[in-house]
Amino acid sequence: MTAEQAWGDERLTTVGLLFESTTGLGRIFEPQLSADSGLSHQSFDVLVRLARTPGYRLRMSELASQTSLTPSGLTRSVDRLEESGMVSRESCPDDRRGAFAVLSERGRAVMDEAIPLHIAHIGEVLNGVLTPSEERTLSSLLRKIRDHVHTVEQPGGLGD
Amino acid sequence: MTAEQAWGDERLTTVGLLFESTTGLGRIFEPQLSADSGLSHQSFDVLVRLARTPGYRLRMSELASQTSLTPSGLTRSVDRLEESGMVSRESCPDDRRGAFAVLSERGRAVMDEAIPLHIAHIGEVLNGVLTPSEERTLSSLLRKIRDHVHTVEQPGGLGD
DNA sequence: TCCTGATATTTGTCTCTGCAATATTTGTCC
DNA sequence: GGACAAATATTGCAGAGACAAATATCAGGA
Repeated sequence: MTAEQAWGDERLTTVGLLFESTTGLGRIFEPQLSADSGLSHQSFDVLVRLARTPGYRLRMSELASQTSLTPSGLTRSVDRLEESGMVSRESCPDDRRGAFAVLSERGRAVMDEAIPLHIAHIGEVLNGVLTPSEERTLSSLLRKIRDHVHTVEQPGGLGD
Repeated sequence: MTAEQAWGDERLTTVGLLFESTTGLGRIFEPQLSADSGLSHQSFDVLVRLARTPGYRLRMSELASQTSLTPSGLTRSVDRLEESGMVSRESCPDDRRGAFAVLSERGRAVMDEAIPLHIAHIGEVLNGVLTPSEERTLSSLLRKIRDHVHTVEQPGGLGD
């Protein structure tokens, strides 16, 4: 019992570290991102997904699940991006319920500049903290957690 | 240049995984925490810090920095906890500007029940995802990031 | 075809949080 | 001692996001 308690406590701490690291990094990245490109971290995330998708367009629902936003959250987010001219909505020909969010010319230009700047800033912040090997390890561990979390959240998985 | 780009891109992905994992876990923990103990993840975090501190009391500013909340955010959070009777404020005798947040009897009782339940839930969610060894590795890597982030945010460190 | 249930998105409303400004107290320098 | 800068906590205000309800459309069966 005591051993189990300690084990669980370690896990609680690990989860705590995850949250602390993330919010801490967010607080560091946000101001720089805003200064460099006038984007919030959240907007940047939405725009990156679009920038990386062939055709620069994604269904609202797809974008929502990729960005860890609820559908309503994404609607507001795209509203703001549309207002600032970086994204436009296009109706989906196959399904008239659906809508695409499309990265505009301007949005692409902004991201072409913003992505390298953000990557450079991440480099400044993270350089020397972990070795390249450690970074790969971290990435691999986090990927496992992320994938597991997604299967828990969306029981759409086939078997498990 | 191309190699550096790819390297930076890997980092961008790693940071992305960090955010995805964290928000995903948050979305899983929050409802269970709320059902078990009526607490938000944020409140739980505040209360855990108090529960783990000898004397069950912490200065507002200390609590703020521990919980990744701004001072104003913490003020509101403690307001809510005070309203629900789990925390009370006590004035600091040494420094009349300061205030302690103190875990009440009721708050302690709630946490005595909530902490094991939350740990159990973390176990359910995380079991089988990482090996014990991987979990220790993850914890150690995250701790490095967390510590580094704190030194960047608060340049109060002595040497570095 | 018409009805029913499911899906995609948006809107109303509420809570949480951060930033900037404020009040109070402390400490220091002259 | 008095003034001025720094520190602690709180408040006004505004933005962002979640949940639930509403709207529009789709898909399948009677």
